[in-house]
Amino acid sequence: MATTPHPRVRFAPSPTGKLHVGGARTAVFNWAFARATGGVFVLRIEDTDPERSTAENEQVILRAMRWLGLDWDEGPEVGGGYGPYRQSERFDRYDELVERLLAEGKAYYCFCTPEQLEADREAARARKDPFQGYQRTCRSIDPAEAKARAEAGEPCVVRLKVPEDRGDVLVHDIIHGDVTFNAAELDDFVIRRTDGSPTYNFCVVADDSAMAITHVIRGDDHLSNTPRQVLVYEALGLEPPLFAHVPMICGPDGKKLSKRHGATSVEEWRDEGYDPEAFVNYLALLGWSLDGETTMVSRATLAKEFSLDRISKNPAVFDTKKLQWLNAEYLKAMGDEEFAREVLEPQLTAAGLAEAGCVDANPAWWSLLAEILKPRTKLAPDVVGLSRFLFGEGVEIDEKARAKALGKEGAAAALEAAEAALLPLERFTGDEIDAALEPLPDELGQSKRVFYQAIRAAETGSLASPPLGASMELLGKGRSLKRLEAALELASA
RNA sequence: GGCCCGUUCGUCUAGCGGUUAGGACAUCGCCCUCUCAAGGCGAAGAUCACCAGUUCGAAUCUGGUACGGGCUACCA
Repeated sequence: MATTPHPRVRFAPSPTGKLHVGGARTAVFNWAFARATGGVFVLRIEDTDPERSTAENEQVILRAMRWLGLDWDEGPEVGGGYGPYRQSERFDRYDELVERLLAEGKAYYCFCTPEQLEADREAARARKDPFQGYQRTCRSIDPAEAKARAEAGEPCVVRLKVPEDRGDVLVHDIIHGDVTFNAAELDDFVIRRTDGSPTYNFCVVADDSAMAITHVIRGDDHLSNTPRQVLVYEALGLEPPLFAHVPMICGPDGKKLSKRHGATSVEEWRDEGYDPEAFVNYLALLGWSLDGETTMVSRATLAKEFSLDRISKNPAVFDTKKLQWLNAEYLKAMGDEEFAREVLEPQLTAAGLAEAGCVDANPAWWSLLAEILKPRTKLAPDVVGLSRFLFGEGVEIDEKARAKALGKEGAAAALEAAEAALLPLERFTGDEIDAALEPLPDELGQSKRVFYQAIRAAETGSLASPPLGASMELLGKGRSLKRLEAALELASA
C-alpha cells in the first residue's frame, strides 16, 4: 500500500481568488511527489461555488502555476482520461451519486430551515451539550414521504446518514500517522444544497475516486474534515486514498498567512522580481527538507528527491529575508550571458533605459554589466537603479555625492589628474583604467578614499556604485572624460 | 463548548534511546577593499514548551498540563 506503483495526485484550487503561497506550496509538494515517483499530477478546478468562482481567477491560477514551472499531466487545457477537470462540469455525476445514496438509505432529505438549525444550535449551546451539530431531526421522516415532499418542490437539502454504530473513524495519514475520530461526534452533514449543488466534502470524494487519486496531499486545515470524507467513501462503497496533511504556512505572528502580512499571492512575488525557481525552492523548504543541510534545491532536484516522509508536522513562518537571500543565490548562479538576457534586458527595457534586442547588439558590453551587477542584485528590478548612471550622456550628481565627495578639499585636483591620466589610454578597459589611476592618490598626496570618491561622484553621480574601472569601461572613454570635466565645475579646489 | 493537530536557536530545519544538540537565514565581529555589494573567517544564539513516568541512559518512548493552530457552514 505504501508503494503504489504509479501514484496519482492532484492539486485542487478553488478559483475564488489568486493563487496564494499556501496553495502554491501544496502544489509544489504534489508536483514534486508525482515527478519523484513517476506518478501523475492532476490539476482540478473546484468551482462548485458559482458565486465566488470566476473564469478569470482560473486563468490567473493557471498562469501562476506555469510561472512556477509546475506542469500538470491532466487538467484544464491539457485534458486527460479522467475529465472533465472542472467540478462545475461534473454536476450530473455528483447528482447521480447523491440519488444512489438516497435510494440506498445512506442519505436523506432534510427540510429544516436555516432558522430552525440556528435555534437548535443555540439550544444545544445553552444546555451545554458537547454535541452542537445537526440534531438529526429529519432522519425519522419516512423516506417515501420525504421523497414525495422533495419532488413536490419543498425546499430541502440532502444529508449523509452517519451510521449510528460506526464508532471510531481512522484516517491513515502519512505525515501524522493514524488519526482517530469518533463518528458519534460527526453530524449528518449536507452533501447537496437546496439549490441542488453538491458540497465540498462530497465532491472531493466523488472526484478523487473518479480520478483514481492515490495520495491526497493538502493543507492541515483539511485534516478535521477527512473523517467526513472517509464516511462518504464508505457510503459509496469506495476505498479511501492515502492522505498526507502538510503543515500550514503562517505569518511572523504565528497566525495563518493573510493579506495583512504583505504579499500573499504568488503573482505579487513575481512582480516584485523574484525568480520562480528560487521561489519554488523556498516554498519546498517550508515544511520539507532534503537532508537538513542543503538549502539550494532546484526543481530538478525536487523532481528527483522529494519524499513525503521528510515533511515536518509543525507550521512554518514565512520568512521574506531568507527568500530574498535564496533569490540572490539563484541570480549569482546564473551565467553572465544568461543574467544579461533574462534579468538585464527585460528589466531595463521595462524601465525605458534599453530596447529589446540590446544584448544581441552588443553581447560583450552586456556581459560585463552582468558581471558587475550580479553580486549586487537581490531582486531583478534592483538592476535598474544600479545601472541607471550608464544611460545618458551626463549624470545627475546627487546631493550627498556633491557634498561628501566633490566638496572635499582636493576634489578638483583629483578630477584633473584622472583626466590627464586617462586621456592617453588607447585601450579603455577596466584593467587599464585601474592601472592608470592607481598611482595618482600618492602623487597628489591624497587618501584613496578622497581620490576615488571624487571620481566616483563624477562618473556615477553617487557615493556607491559598481567598481570604477569596469563602470568607466562601460561608459566609454568619451563619456567618462566628459563627466570628469563636467564635475570639475562643482568640485572644490 | 466539543473534537483534532502541533511545540528543537529570533526564523526555516537536522535529529528518529547514548551527539560538545548539526546546518541555513537573520544578527554581531574580523579580514578583503576606492564606495556599495559579494566573498572568506569567526562569535553569539536552543535548560529541545512544562510536569511526571518508562529506562543504566530521553529532544527522541508513554501520560498529563500549558500555549498555539485547525475543524465544528446549505465556503473550499
